[in-house]
Amino acid sequence: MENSCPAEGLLKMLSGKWKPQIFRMAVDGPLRFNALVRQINGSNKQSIAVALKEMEEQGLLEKTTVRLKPLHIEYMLSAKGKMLIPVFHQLENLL
Amino acid sequence: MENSCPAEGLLKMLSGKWKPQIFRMAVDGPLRFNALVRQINGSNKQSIAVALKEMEEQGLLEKTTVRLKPLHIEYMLSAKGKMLIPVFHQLENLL
DNA sequence: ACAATTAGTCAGAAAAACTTGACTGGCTGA
DNA sequence: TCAGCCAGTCAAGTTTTTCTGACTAATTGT
Repeated sequence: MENSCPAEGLLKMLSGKWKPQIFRMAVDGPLRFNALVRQINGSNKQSIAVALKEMEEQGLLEKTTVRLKPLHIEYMLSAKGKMLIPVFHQLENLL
Repeated sequence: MENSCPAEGLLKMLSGKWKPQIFRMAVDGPLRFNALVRQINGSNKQSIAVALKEMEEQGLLEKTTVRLKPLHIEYMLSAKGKMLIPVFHQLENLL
């Protein structure tokens, strides 16, 4: 049960078919479930639900109920999630 | 077929059960097939072979035949692979 | 000559990830 | 009251990834 590669855990948090896109979109502002499913081309409810749940469990996203107008739920980057932003930018600038 | 997330491609290059560890070890020096399989606890020939081949195809690793004593093959980071080192360090320092 | 080490490949099985479609239940506007 | 949006869940099926064990074939040490 050793790891020997500290980056592995962080990498795993963003691995999967939809997580990178979800993370990228979360950088730009709060997310809503149905909107995500509609915006992420080729995705589906179930996969997005699982990705959101895992990212929340890993502490990348935070879930809030917004008691307003249509009464909805928002997912946004946590402090931990925000720490990954510079890494993301660095990856983008590598191209 | 859009992407909308430039970091996705880079992330995918290091995704998979063994690639992060292989990359990490490549930072420390050239790798050899059988040694990798022995050192990476829980791995197997086939998976390591596939990971190495893909990482080579993606241009992260370079393969060289070393015509010496036991006549063996070495995998080492390419220029492209080396560009990822700072990202890796940043991920490590995030813990 | 024989055994071990090198670096693999192959087929098939098992496990993990992803998709589909149906369904739930609260809330809101007409 | 009825339709539609919200945020999901569930079971089943498909696809992708990973693992196992057997095998190849050149090179090297004794």
